[in-house]
Amino acid sequence: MAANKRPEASSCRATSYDVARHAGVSQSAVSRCFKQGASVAPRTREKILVAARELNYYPNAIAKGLITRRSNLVAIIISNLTNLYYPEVLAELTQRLSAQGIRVLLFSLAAESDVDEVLDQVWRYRVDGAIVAARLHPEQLAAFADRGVPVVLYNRIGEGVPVASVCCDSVSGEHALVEALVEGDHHVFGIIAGPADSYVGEERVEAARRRLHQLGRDCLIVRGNFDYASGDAALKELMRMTDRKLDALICAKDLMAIGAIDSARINFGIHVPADLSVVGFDGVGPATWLAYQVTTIRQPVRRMTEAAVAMLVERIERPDLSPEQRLFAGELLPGSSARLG
Amino acid sequence: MAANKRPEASSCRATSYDVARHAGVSQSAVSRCFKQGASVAPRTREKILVAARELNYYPNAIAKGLITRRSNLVAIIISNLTNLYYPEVLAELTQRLSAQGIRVLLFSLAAESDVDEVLDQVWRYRVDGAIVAARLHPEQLAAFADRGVPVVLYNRIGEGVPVASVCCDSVSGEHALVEALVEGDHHVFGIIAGPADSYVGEERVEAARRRLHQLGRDCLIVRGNFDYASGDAALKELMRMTDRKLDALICAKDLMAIGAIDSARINFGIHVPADLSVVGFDGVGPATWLAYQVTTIRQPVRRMTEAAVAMLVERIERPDLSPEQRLFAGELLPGSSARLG
DNA sequence: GGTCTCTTTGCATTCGAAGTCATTTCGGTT
DNA sequence: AACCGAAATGACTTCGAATGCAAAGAGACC
Repeated sequence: MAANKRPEASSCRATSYDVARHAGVSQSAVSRCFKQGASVAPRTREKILVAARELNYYPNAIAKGLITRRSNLVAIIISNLTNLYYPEVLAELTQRLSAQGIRVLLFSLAAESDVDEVLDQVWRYRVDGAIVAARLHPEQLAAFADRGVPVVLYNRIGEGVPVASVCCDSVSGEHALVEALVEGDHHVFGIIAGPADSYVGEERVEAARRRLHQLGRDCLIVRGNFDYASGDAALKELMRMTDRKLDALICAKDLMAIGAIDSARINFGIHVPADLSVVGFDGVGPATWLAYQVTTIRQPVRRMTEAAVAMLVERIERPDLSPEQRLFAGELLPGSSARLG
Repeated sequence: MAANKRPEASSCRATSYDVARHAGVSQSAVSRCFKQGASVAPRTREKILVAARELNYYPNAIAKGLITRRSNLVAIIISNLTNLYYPEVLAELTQRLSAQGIRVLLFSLAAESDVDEVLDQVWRYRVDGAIVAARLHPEQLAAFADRGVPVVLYNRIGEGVPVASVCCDSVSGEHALVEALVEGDHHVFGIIAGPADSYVGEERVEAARRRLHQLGRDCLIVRGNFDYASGDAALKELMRMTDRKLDALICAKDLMAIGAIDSARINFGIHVPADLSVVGFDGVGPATWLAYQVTTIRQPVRRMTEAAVAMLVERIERPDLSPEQRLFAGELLPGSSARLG
């Protein structure tokens, strides 16, 4: 036996054979001992556990994954980690998955176009499932289905393809904001949208625009890219366009709302909310800072991450489960960056 | 052969045997074809690649890891992901590791005490190395050494044990801040420290306190926990303690500096920097926002993450390399939250 | 004691790719 | 045509744990 050649396993990297020999049992016994629910006599189990401790044995998850065809790995694919909102989501997801005995393989995309490269690795590592907060083409989603790898999309839906997803309801959220603003007697509306290729961004803006229209209000739309600086820049642009008559501003993300608030106050001496009401979306940390107290829709992150993990785990157990979309309503945080009705 | 029983590999989960059969070659040939530098005739390689594409074959990284004893996985262990500073670090690390063909296994700790549980998983997955931004006991560090798993600590050093590490120089950074403040003619100094169990926090505070002492200034120290709310709370406490005579405030993190600035302005009507100078540390995004422009030390994140990955990769290739500490000087961002000399 | 059931145990095989080694192929040389 | 060396190829073994199956052991009961 190859195992016999080794100098009785130095503290590092003992195998189940080493433990077996040390405890005077077979390798199968060791294996069973670490698999709960298997039948091992208490005395044997004790012997084995002692031997394992002495040899510093930890079952090789790689080998286990090979034979069981379960890697216990889940891929988390996120486009822009730097986005102020995701760290919270990522931490929650990771911890919840951990609690289920699942490890996280993290993929962060520098550019959306890197997706294919990332997927290549996802296939190679035979992950049991994936949680995706990045834009995937229908073919890419189809690839998951082909391989029988369950996916749950986070804050986006499978465009055209049915996929399990967890989202915060942009439409009802924006409607609530718009209605409150309209009741607050605002007249010149501006919207700061996100980049055109962002799913949530477009959804939010479209919802706001529609509702404004229904309520007989027009609006001007400019694009940002979700970050602070683009909020500032967008506000400047709107000021030019509206000749400073703007009195309500709807931002697709809190960070842009904050940028716009700072810009209004500091670059234009505009009082928020006295002269200009600003609302955001997400409910990120800085939105509640004293200086801003942004009126916004807070995403129920805990419930959403919980749902995402639960849906994924379910689908890993039962791959035939049909796709399901779960839509969570956000909570309107009144804040003090807007005069509401 | 077992492989023969299968219905010629449905699009999912083809193995190298399936590809071999499909291309009319041996499994070894397929393996060689995917390992670069191996000798395969151009015509054979072509045949194999075509077959692989047709069967949708992706080499099983798990199986490969088992036989090569290289998982190509690196663990990133972070204590509090929610900390506003780390997303950037995490994104950089992940992308740099990706570029080296290494996958990231992410571990996020809810509480420091979870470390042992996490390490258990780290051993099981036979990671090739680890980047750690969490507090590890000497025994825990020793466990890495025992198992021959290289570690690089990020912004902390092995207390007592020599370990490879990458840090931003707290001492020189705080000295620069203190000196600038002293030259700016400040008299009543306050320090907002981090939690007592934070390595960087204590290091920064101690450096600031020492330098102030050397320059003949005393200071009051209160503790926060690195977040915005604790900056606010700490400022209130300092105001009580100093009877509002405080005119310079050194914060162990930007986020607390921001909390303190808001609190000073909004809760006390104190002008920053006219009446009170506030400095932070890190150079996180919000520090540069128009409303704050915090005077701070910016950590050279790109260089630091680059160094961390380089050091780790080096040690994975050559496990015998001796521990090395790399200390990067931060850059003083003047900002406008403090009157400097 | 003998029989029967239920629990433990070990043997042997399996997962999928990599690598060793022996064999074959092929181009070039004389 | 014979021969040589290098390149290409395939058979076989290996990594470490899980598991089906058969054998052994432990009680239970008559």
